[in-house]
Amino acid sequence: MNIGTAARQSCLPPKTIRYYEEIGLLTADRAANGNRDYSNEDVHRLRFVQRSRSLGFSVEECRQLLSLYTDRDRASADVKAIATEKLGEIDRKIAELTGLREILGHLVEKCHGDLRPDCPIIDGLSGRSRDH
Amino acid sequence: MNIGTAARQSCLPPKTIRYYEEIGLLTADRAANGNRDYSNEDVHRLRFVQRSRSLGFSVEECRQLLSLYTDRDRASADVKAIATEKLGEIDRKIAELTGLREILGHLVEKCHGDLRPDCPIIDGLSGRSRDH
DNA sequence: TATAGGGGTTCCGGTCACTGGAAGCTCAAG
DNA sequence: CTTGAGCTTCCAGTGACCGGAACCCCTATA
Repeated sequence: MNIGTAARQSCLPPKTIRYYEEIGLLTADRAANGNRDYSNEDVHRLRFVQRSRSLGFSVEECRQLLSLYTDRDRASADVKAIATEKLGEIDRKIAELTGLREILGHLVEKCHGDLRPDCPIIDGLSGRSRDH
Repeated sequence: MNIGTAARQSCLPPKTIRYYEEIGLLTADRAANGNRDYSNEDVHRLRFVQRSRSLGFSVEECRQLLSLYTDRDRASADVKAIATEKLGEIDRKIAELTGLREILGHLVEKCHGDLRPDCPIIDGLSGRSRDH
């Protein structure tokens, strides 16, 4: 199948698939006319990458996961190590964003948001806030 | 004061300050020998940007906030609008990450993580998982 | 006085993961 | 015969910097 069909089936834009090939993440056969030609197994791999990316794995991590995916003899512990590390990153990110949300939420709450110029948000950003 | 001192006082690396100048976010006077020369007010603005960036505002949003910061006659509603919008973005991001965390957490939980090759994480990423 | 160091300056290139656009190809339908 | 869709390659740009090279300037020390 050609790249457009593979793109639809893997939920990845054609540009992205070509990019993945360019950086050596995935390869593709070529048809007689020079077009890329994808097998069902290729599409599986594309979907695998798409899912992994959407779960927050970097392209480099996808490269690792893909080799673990292909290697049917590796230990599940190898996979779990990568996923656990990523889980920690996600937790840290959530904590950070929650902290941000709290600070910014307080500032927004305190701002009356009318035509007057005085603004606790600006004061907070400039370090002039009294509480905290 | 020179860029190193301003950097220390604003918690921004010198490279970043030069970059901000390059993109026209902030300007700086020059001393006789060509070095950048910062006033206390300049440092206030740098800190303002540093805080805003660390709260998740993009550089373009910082540009807006900075002009609202400088304009002592603007309505606080203008500021609140930007901050509220950003708050929504943060909430969406938290929700997305929480969803991710849940999915990946389930996969990690189900993986026994030993020397055997079968791995629910890989199965989940490849779309072969049964539950969800 | 020579020199070593620790600032500063500019400019160039790289990062990550794409995305947009131009120019040119093939192929099927009208 | 033309039109359009879809494919190809290549080049450049995104955001927000970071690293490094090459060079300048000032001060302290041998």
